[in-house]
Amino acid sequence: MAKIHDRVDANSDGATTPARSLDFIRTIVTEDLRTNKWGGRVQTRFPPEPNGYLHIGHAKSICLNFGIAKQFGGMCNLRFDDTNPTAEEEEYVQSIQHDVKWLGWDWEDRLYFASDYFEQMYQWAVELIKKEKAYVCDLRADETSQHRGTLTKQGNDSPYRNRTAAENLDLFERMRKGEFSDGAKTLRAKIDMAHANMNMRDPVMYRILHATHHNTGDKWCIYPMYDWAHGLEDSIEGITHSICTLEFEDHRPLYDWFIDAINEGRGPGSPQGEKVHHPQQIEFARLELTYTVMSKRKLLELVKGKYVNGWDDPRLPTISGLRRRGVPPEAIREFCDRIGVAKFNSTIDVQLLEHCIRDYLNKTAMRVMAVLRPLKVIIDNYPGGQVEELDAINNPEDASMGTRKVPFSQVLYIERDDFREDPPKQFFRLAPGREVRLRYGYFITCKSVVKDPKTGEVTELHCTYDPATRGGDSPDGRKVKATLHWVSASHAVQVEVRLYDHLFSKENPNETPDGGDWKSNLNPNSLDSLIPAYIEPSVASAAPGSRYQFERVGYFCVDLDSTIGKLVFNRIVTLKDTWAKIEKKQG
RNA sequence: UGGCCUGUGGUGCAAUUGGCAGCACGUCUGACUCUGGAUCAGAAGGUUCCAGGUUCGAUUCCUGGCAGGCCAGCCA
Repeated sequence: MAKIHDRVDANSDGATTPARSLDFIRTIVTEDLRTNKWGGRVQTRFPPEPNGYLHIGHAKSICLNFGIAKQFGGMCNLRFDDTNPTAEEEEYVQSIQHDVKWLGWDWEDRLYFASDYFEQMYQWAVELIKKEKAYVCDLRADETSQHRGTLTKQGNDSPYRNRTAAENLDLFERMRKGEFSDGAKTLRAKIDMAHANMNMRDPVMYRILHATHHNTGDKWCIYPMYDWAHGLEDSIEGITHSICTLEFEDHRPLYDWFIDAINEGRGPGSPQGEKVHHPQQIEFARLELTYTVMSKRKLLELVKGKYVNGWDDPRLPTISGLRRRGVPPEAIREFCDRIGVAKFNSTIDVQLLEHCIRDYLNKTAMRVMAVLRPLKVIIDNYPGGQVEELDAINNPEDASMGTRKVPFSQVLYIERDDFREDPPKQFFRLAPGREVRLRYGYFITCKSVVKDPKTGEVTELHCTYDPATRGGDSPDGRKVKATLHWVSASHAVQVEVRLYDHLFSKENPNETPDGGDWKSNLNPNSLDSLIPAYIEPSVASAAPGSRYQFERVGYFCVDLDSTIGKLVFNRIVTLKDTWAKIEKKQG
């Protein structure tokens, strides 16, 4: 038996990447295929509850489920696990579908809702009652909790545990009809109140909720609990591998118990019918990332508390936030591929995500020159009214992206950071008396510095250029240590640039001085808006969503807030900055 | 005096099922360069949680510890 060493990646280029060993889930799938456990089928599902926006942690699960299906010739369903009408909304149903699609996955015609299975689930519940495996309990929520016991003390049986099947059938039917108020009764599985696994202490299967459901409206007033519903949903859809996160590990015995309970008495020739499909639940560790939070509750708090500007705030790890920031879906998929799948609770360094983003954008993003913090440069010996159109390469990694023209004239802007009146060691850029190259332009030498007499701030530089260096090459072969980006002052387009940094200033935002709130770790400088910044005219009519590399600065994306004549750019990620590192070390 | 799961360089994952512990990100050197980008070459970094045991040989198997995660919703 040959172990599978090659796998096909979901990369857009369709290339087969070299062997990466199989993670433990793919190992299980491979083995199941080998033993023909499921008749050659691989059927997975992504089962979100529509009660919030998806985040990059969900992307891990999405890529896992859809990725495995794709890799092994199976299928993956999108299924909304909508069993709690009090938390769920249509808005989330829409956003989730949008996000999964945007990430590049396709559920084809397999869009399902748990709520579409409610009638079947009800019928199975009736069967369990008949088998005396479920009963209607009149205990209130707090009483149920009292009876449950604790982690170290066993629970006590409900006084309603021994009702007859006939009585339970009647009561359950009346629960459905709406004869009882919210919380008055539940349907519970009759398992073992002394079980060491709390989940097995007669878990609630149905609760009464007189609430309008986004999908079924007012048809139901009893709703199935997760444990009862989830395995049945999987069973109905013929799921082979039901992949979920670690916290469901000790729900697995219950997952199995419910399906086994339905199957008891079923089989070939049985009046009850054939056995129902019994999928295998497999649990993996959810994704955590440094410098951010991933819990739905905390994300919701940040949005509702206006700590950020909505679910798609580019600082959020939500899919919509990443999308708005400009992160390409291909980079997210690559990231999910690289982080692996295991059962250990770990936190991935956000730098890996950033690496994946740079890696993709380096190959695909058009290069452009933009000056974020402008400093005026006047080329004293350049003819006043002259304008030259200089050739610039759109992407040195991809010649097919061609070239463009960039206007050059006497008055330019360069980056403030690219000039130092008193340059420190290893600072290669412009300084008084020093010569540097303007990218695709000319060599220039700084001749004098003009300052604001009051503040001492440098307001403009006077330079000279060497006409022989047009295009950036020196015929005499002399070298310069730096190449600066620039824009022509009279041609540049004024834009807004939003610089984003980590949302939190601590690697682990949950780490607080005792009693402290996690929100005290919010980074006060996570958003810096630069107005005006100047960009070369070639991008004047760029459409929202377009991504560029601003040479020597970083990758940027045209924001949704942009209007005609007023472009807004989001910084997706910086370029690696060696000088910043040196400077930091120098203090 | 509960149950289940997990411990491998800084971080995240591997190790052909018992054979000299590898890869990626990060870090540090150097080369090259019209982006201090990209690329290339190289380096540092491990008591594989600990202690016993089995074995010629243990990250892998056994026993016992220790540490961390999850579980007491009519949430998922």
